[in-house]
Amino acid sequence: MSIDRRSHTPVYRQLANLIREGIYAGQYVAGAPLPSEVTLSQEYGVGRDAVRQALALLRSEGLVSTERGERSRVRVPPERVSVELPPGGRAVARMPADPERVERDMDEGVPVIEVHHPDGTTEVHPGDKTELIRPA
Amino acid sequence: MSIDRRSHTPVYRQLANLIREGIYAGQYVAGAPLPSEVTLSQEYGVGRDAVRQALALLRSEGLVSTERGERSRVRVPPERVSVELPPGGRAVARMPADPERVERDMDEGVPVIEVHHPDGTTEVHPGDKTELIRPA
DNA sequence: CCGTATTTGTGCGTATGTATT
DNA sequence: TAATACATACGCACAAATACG
Repeated sequence: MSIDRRSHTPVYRQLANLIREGIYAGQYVAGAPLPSEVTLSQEYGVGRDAVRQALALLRSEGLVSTERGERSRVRVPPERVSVELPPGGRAVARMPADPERVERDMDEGVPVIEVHHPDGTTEVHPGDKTELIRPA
Repeated sequence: MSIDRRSHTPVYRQLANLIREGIYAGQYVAGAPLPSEVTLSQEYGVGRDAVRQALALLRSEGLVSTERGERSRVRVPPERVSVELPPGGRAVARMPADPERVERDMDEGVPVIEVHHPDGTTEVHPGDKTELIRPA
């Protein structure tokens, strides 16, 4: 499997697919750093811009995280804490605005869960560390 | 309010904040197109690249949607359909992978809600059109 | 129906800044 | 200190899709 220049699918999306499959297949281990952007661009024969777009796409999916000066890492799914949806309660999922995401110290590509109680109060939980439950 | 070059906050993030506030304030109407990328770059005195990064950020938040050849539009929040979280059921929220998102015909910046039933089956719902409920 | 203009998408190049190693 | 690596920012060119006369 490699990059097809004649495909209508953009190079960066093809590359993202390849890396994503590599993550699913265990070729890229959770918690371990990916090759550097320059290395990836050489290995796959694409421009660095395509690599950066691919990584940005994977970040927006919550699959990898990137910090300045370090190579991107495969994200390790954190433990989930169970939160009960109360009787008469409602819950929705949405993406946080950037300032809110930074404020809550959340990674990119992670949604928030809003739990609305019957009394009108609302709780916001990070989507990657939360599991909504309803007791049997 | 405008772009501060001396700020440590990147230009594209400042611009995203300005546009986001403009959306919240009603300056940019839901469903209506934003100014074109070139127009925005001229109005705010920044490069087109900064504009595109700002719009990409807003897309990842589900605030705007962009289609080729058209100006970006302020997303209109769709109606939500209520889905009951069954007794003994669990639910999590996550971002769909790009192919999955395309397959489900979902906009960028929209999470999915996975409802796991006690019998082991799973339903996947689009996060922008779904509201999880538990009857009182 | 057909060109033309507009607009976004992609790709590449260059330079500089900032953080880590 | 130096090297490496990612982040930001600007520019240009062309492709592809849409909108419009």
